[in-house]
Amino acid sequence: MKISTKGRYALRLMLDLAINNTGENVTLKAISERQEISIKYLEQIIATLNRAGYVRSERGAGGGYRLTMKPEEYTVGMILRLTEGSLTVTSCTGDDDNHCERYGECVTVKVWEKINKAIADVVDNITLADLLEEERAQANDFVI
Amino acid sequence: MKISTKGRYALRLMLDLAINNTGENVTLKAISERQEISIKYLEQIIATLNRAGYVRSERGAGGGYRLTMKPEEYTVGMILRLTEGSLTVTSCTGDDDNHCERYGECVTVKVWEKINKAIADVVDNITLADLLEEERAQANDFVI
DNA sequence: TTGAAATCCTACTAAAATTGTAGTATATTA
DNA sequence: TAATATACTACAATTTTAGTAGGATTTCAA
Repeated sequence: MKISTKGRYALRLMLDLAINNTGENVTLKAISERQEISIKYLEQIIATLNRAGYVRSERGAGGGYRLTMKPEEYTVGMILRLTEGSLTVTSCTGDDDNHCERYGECVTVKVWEKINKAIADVVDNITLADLLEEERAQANDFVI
Repeated sequence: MKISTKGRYALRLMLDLAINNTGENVTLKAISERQEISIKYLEQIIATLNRAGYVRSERGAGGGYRLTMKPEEYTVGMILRLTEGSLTVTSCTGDDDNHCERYGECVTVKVWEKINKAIADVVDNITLADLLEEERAQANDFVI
């Protein structure tokens, strides 16, 4: 019942890119140091984000990554679903292809569907921009 | 990001006991046949429920299990937390003992906490009695 | 043109969790 | 005493998680 490091790191990675969204490329080396996640693992995670078009990369010296869209256009749900595969709590509901053969008679499915909806309601209504704002609010607290 | 079979089967098991809550003992053999889950696996799952006092057992011939409380007194959350261990989506939030050392600065934590709350809001507000009612409504549909 | 910096790609692996099975002991009833 | 049922503990196959490792490729800059 846990979101894996892949999903959690992906969100931190994207937030890091949003924070450092200055127009310059951001290297994995820099992200790795700030986030304390190995470059090698970040490589794998950002590859997924890259293939999905969520970031764009430039190779070679001076290369790195940037967001392709504005922070408010990324929902947490987009990022987590891409890296986690799915945010549903079981594979037995109607959404899923390989749903249980008891689907339709088993009332516990209603529970899973409600949980799925509740999760979706949260993650689809938080954007990177929201987290960015939180981040800045927190930085201000620090100054005080 | 999945609820394991342990939790899902536990809920079906408890619902089965609620449906067959006639005052007689219900055997694992009967549950096993109705739910198509091996007796051996059910044994393990119900042991947890038994130790927690959610069911009571009688051994020997004529033995079996019964609910200790009324169906409306069991929430889905109670059953899932007992069998799944926790329904939180990460271990990095404040609830958890071994929370991340970045807790306090990392704003992604706010996301996990919202998800956790959303899940809790669902599972703590559905009881076995609610599922029982659904079950009966469904049985009526079948007759029509 | 060569070296450094960076991404890209694929394979591999250790550890942990999941999903059970198996065997035996114990208790109860008829 | 035989049949029925729970109780307990160990084990094991499979899958998932959480990375590491190594080399290939691209780009810039001296």
